[in-house]
Amino acid sequence: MAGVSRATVSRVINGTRNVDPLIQQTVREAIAATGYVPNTAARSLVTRRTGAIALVVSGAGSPGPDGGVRSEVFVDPFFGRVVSGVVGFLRPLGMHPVLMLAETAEARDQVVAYLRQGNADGAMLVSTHAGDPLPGQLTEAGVPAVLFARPDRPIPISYVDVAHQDGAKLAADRLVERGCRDVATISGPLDVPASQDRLSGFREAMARHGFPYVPCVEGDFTQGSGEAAMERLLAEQPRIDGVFVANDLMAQGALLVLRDHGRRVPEDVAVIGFDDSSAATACRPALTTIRQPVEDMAAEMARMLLDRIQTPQQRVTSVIFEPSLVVRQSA
Amino acid sequence: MAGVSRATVSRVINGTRNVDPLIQQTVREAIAATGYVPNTAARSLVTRRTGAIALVVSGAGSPGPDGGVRSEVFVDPFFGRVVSGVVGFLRPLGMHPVLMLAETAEARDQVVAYLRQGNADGAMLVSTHAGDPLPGQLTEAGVPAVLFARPDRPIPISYVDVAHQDGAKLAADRLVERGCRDVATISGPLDVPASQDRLSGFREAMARHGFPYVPCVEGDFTQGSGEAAMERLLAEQPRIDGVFVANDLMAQGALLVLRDHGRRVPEDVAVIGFDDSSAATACRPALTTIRQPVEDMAAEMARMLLDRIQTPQQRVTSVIFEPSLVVRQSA
DNA sequence: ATGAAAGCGCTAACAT
DNA sequence: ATGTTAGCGCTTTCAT
Repeated sequence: MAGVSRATVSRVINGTRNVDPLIQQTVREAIAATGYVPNTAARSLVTRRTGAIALVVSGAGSPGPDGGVRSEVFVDPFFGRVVSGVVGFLRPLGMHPVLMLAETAEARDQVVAYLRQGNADGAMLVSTHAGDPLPGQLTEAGVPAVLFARPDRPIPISYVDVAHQDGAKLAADRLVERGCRDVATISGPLDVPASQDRLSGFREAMARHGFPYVPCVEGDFTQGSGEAAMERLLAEQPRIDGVFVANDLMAQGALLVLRDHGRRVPEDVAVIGFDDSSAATACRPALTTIRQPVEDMAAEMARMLLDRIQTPQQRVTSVIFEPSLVVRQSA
Repeated sequence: MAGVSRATVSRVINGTRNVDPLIQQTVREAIAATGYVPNTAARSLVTRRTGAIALVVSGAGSPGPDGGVRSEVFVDPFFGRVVSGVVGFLRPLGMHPVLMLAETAEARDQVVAYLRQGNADGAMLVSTHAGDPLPGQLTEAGVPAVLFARPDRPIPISYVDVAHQDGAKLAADRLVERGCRDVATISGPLDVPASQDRLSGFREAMARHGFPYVPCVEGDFTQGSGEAAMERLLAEQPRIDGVFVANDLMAQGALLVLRDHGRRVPEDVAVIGFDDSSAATACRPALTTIRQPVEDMAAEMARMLLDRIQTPQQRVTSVIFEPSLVVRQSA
């Protein structure tokens, strides 16, 4: 050491009070001179904190040919935005998320074990399918955790979410305003709260506009399901002139089918998506869509988790973001 | 403890030889009974290994409004496949990658510091832009690292890659076989080795077929640049009847422009992409494309890194994968 | 083949 | 305000 005891150095590094400014100075210079870096392992051995947090993506992907898992999670550009938001928040803090995929029961147990072992201090969880037991497992294990969306069953766990119903209302207002009279919707999987909310919000808003019933075909958030749903809609409701689709990927599929059927968008049929993902600008006509501030939501999720790790006893909270209408060509 | 000393328990857990089978049995039972899990921090304090490895995505994204960074990395479905392959390989080993984005010099330094501090034992690096200094920084710092693609400058570092030239040749052969006579290509950024290889490989293969010169417009791997490039190609070479596009995202853009111009694909103009990403099936007509076995490559990258961490003194190596032609509708 | 003991680098009482 | 001391939980020589 260059002058003082290790304890003092420790205090300087961790910014504990009660250190002579002069000595602080000396210590900092010594640190800079020697290129000293604190050993993370030793530190976390005593503090019981690792400084790492997990980003868990749960419930998407399928068993691969090699027994491994080929995840389809990341084909939805939505996840890229989540990652982006999380990293954007964490990086200035010198933190980086540990990425974990949890599609199978085995993988979920592994996640829980990993967290319990103290490899990470907490978890952010973005779950795509209904009935995901992971949030429950995590709370049960006493692991600090925050979800990206409201859990489908009430669980004492914090989360961020978007006001899906408000978003759906924006879409309904827009379609009606455009003069659509024969409106339908393509929903996401109806066991997912987000899908339910978007559907109910849309139906309610349409009802207020004097359209008591809105037909709905259920999709699964993939482009292919959007195509299939649009085909059905066209068959069952040939005079359709407006569609609210629960995400952009499905909307993209719907657009393809409409074109195949010679329907012009937006002249013959107006289409509104949800998410404002990169898919929205990747198709022709570009999608009018409901924007979720995903990056901000993800950043908030990270912030909440850090909060929770620092003050574990606090009550669970939720933060709901407002969506907005992004007008492009499709409606 | 249930019977023996900690040293013995340690030996059992770490599979060191010279332990009485009977005692092994006893110890395992005790472990199971007590639900004991070894403390990672304590272990890595003495072993100097953390058991964590970093997945670094370098060189994409732009400074965001809040001073953070809004990465556009993940809009290319390519990255999802890399993540998928890496996780698929790592998970059975109980390992999970730490995700790091490194677009700015500051972020790169942070990555290096993180690794040097021993927060992770090594890094996998997928770099998208030319002249990335990170591979050099990593080797210099003595951090075990493996790249996803050949570095643009020769550096003593291991990597996996695909035989770009072979892929380009597959495309050339296909286009010629279809009877295309007026062929052009849309390349990626020409300072990236992969782009160069795809271009040179394509030109060489076309030359062998008796087409001495192939016009080329440079893109940047985004859909928008693909659109712009296709516009130019159509203007400069109106009789064009075949295009090889250096990735699927740009090919998707080219498809849109061709449609806008009333050219039928593949009847009037045949289009071949590269990657076989999810974009290939997301457009109409679905893209005929050159498939990179990205997941396998990513898994191999992870394997190589683990190898290197275990045996640091070994020589650097490279593993090159063969691409394949995936025939869909566009050519 | 097993146990005893030292120590990895740090933080946090406690003492001064 | 600073130094002293005692561990955190594990692996690993070194004895036996």
